[in-house]
Amino acid sequence: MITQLHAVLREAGLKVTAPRLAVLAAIENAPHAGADDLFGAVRLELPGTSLQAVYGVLGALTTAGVLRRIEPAGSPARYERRVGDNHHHIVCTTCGAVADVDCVHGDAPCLAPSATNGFTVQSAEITFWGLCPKCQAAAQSEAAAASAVHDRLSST
Amino acid sequence: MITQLHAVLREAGLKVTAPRLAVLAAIENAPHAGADDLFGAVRLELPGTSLQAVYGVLGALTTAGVLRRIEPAGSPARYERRVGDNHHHIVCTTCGAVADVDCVHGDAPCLAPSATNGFTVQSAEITFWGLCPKCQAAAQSEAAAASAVHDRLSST
DNA sequence: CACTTGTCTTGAGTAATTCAAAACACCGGC
DNA sequence: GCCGGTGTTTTGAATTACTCAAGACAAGTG
Repeated sequence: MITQLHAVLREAGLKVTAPRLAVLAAIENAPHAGADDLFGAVRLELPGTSLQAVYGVLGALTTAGVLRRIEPAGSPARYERRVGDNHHHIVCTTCGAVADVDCVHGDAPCLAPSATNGFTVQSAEITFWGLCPKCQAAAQSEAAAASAVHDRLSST
Repeated sequence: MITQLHAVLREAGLKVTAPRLAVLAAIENAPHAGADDLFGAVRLELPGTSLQAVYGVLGALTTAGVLRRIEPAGSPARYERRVGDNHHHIVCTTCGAVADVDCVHGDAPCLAPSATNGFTVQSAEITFWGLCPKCQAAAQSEAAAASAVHDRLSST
């Protein structure tokens, strides 16, 4: 597997270094991870690595097209290996968790807005906002607790 | 017109204050402006206003549903008055300019992704990326200049 | 194996935003 | 029209995510 990651880097025309392999390995285990998360993961294997190195690696891999950088509102930047296909993201409004979503329409329709105010459209990006399964459960049990309190209060 | 803005605030259940009126007035003149731009505009009319007051006003108005906050990747947060309708944005990849775009599909289709990984979808947000008219022109004249240089070099 | 080029470490700096506490102002009631 | 409570604004500081720069170091070419 290390050899595979090695190949990924070479094919992108990049030098193969330990921090780069570590970042790639970390991202396999944690898709949509942020720089800080990856830094934590990389440190476990390569304790000497600096945060700036991680930023450098992420920048280089993103420029080379190996990684895609996504930046949901209110959340630090996240990175993913899936590049070159048309997929979008759903972000949890409560905890910020991210999951992949394939576009319902394939890709064409969303790339053709009606009026562009003179802009040339290069790409379209869709972000869905909602609740992840975990936060749905948390919201439900919280609602249950609240209504229990309400019952108690209104019965006095 | 000041009375109109006044009414906007009262109807949202908010106290009417000079900074709030000034921010609302500024946003009428500059839709999609960021906190810093608005701070600059507000200062012209209300020199004593602090940047934190502007952040406070923007936060309060956003929570009250009077403003919408948009946060394109790589750009500070921007605010707009158009709320409650289904429209999206196109952002210039070069200068960050933002324009409104009405969704081709109305609103329904983009709200129904095929597989949501267990997430509950609350809303969908589409960001188009492209070049604004100004940057298209700049890119063209730069390309022309580059090819002129190329001509000169290749003719030697 | 040496050399070149690009990468990583170390250290500092920046932009956008948030937090906290005290002074102040809006506005409903008197 | 004035007063008081509540919410807003000011002042000042802190935080987060990220970028910049310079020198030490390592990957890969020949």
